Amino acid sequence: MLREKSEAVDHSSQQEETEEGESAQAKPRQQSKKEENKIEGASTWEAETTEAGNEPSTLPEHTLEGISVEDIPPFLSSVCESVNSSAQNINLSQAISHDVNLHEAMLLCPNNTFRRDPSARYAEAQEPSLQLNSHTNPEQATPAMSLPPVDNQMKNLTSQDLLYDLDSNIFDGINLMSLATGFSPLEVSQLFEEPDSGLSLNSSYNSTSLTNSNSYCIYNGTVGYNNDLQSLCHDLGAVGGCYPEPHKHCHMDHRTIVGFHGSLECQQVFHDHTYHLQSGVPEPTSESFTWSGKSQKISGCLDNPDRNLSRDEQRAKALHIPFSVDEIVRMPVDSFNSMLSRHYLTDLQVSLIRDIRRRGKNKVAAQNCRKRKLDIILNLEDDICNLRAKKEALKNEKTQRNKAIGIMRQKLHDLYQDVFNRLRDDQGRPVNPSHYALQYSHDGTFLIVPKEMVSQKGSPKERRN
DNA sequence: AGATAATGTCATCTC
DNA sequence: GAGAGATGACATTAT
Repeated sequence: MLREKSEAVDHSSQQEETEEGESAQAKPRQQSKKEENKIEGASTWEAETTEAGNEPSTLPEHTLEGISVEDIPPFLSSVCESVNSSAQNINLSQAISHDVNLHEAMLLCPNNTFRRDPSARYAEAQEPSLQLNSHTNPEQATPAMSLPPVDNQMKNLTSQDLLYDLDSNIFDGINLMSLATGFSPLEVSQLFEEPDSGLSLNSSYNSTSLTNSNSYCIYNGTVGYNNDLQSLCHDLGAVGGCYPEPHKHCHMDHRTIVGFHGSLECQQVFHDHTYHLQSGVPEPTSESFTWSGKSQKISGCLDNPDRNLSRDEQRAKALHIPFSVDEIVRMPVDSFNSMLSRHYLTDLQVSLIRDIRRRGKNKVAAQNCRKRKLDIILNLEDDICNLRAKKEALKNEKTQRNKAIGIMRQKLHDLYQDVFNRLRDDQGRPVNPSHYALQYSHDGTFLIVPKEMVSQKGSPKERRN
């Protein structure tokens, strides 16, 4: 994993170099800094390891008690080499814990983003979209008039579901309102881009919540409080053909039909209207109506319907924008443009609508972005934990190897002493180990060589050079 | 009342 | 070139 990580970083930086030649040239400082980090990391690690251990790296290359490794008996040499080579195989320089900053991690490890439970992450990332797109996914259309039970199925409903399922009563209401406002039912239904909205003249408007006085209703896509249906129509005849958006009422009506047959007061409405509010204004989000301890907000809402509106909703209302903020944001660009072209709108209105759309899109994007960033941070924290554990394991391994080297060194020393204790010169006197050294040749013979000669010949390393 | 988290918005960049 | 998405930075609001 450690290796993977550093390789990933290296690979990414290589990619930067190859794919972004210009930017690579433009960012020499950044790259050199990365390399500095690597080098720094390596030196730090090595310094740490040598500090902690008994200088193992110097043992194989230099003489032990006056005997070089190449000079010791083959069986000991092989033991020492095995200890040494295994220590080298650890490749401690690869175990450097890079100082990876978050920005680099986000840039260099894009795949990391979804490393932590990708499915959940995907679901998370889609969460805002789910809220907002709950009306727009055409793939989930269900047969007309099939009203799913509630809640769970409701979440899967799309706008077309809702429309298909819509009781024709609602569109009857639209017809009535359209007649009253001068808008044709066709225009209204076009807003949904429904080829056949299933309009029925037999429907009755009062089957919906709109007929309930003192109930929450949706105005310009927001949750508001209306004392009467009349309040919905107070802007008739405004510029842009503004009237209280029958189609939005349809949304609400349908939801009411599907999930809220009973009392409508303070019920959760399945719109995501979490737009910013002016200071001190409670948000009319669904949470506002469901979370405990938020009843004050509800009562606040009851007092002042307009205060429930987000800024954009208030602006939209002020300019008599004939669409809901929700729609403006969620609508595909083609529908959006055709919608704009179908309605006579002032420049100010068009400008506001585009602003509303931009802000709405960006709000969702910001939410997704923050979730991704959070994921990256969590993944990096995981990496830190794993690397720390790995570092600890390597430390322990190193300690064990140092102990083994110490034991070998002691054995070699004892053997050396034993050999010299048995050696006698021509006069039968013991050979002084401080003046002589044992030197083995490749054919298995050994010589007792004065140490001056050994030093003249130089250490094996020097001889190689 | 101040600290911190959460959220919205804008500017800018990239695709 | 327009639009959408991503993201840093900042402001505002909530806790």
